[in-house]
Amino acid sequence: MADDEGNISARILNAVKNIPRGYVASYGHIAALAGSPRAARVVGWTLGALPPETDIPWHRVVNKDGYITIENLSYPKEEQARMLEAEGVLVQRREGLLQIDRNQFGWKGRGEAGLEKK
DNA sequence: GGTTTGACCCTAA
DNA sequence: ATTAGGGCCAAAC
Repeated sequence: MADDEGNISARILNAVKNIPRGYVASYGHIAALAGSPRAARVVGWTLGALPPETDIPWHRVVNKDGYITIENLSYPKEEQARMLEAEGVLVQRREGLLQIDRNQFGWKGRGEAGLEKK
């Protein structure tokens, strides 16, 4: 591929772009696909540096609990939830925080939708 | 070049 | 089951 695989940021962005529409992936999962399962923080950091006109579906990336962890950054949590709803993902409002049904929208990692048993 | 922070995750008590 | 603390990788000061 013509992507810069030497840069972990590029791999992270590539993994995020790989997320199918209507599904959400966790930071740790994206980091694992990027090659570092423990670099979940780097994922959020890289996404935070993305421009508003980016083609990266950063709104499809949530934490392990399925909650949006934007807090007070460039964009409010409502913005991400709004985009997710536009994608077909149901966002539940809980105590001011936004949660997504990882049981249904939790991306497995390769387009194969479903919940893995633990 | 060392220190601190960060859109997190995991393990232990 | 819940709460607390440490760890990880990378960039900014």
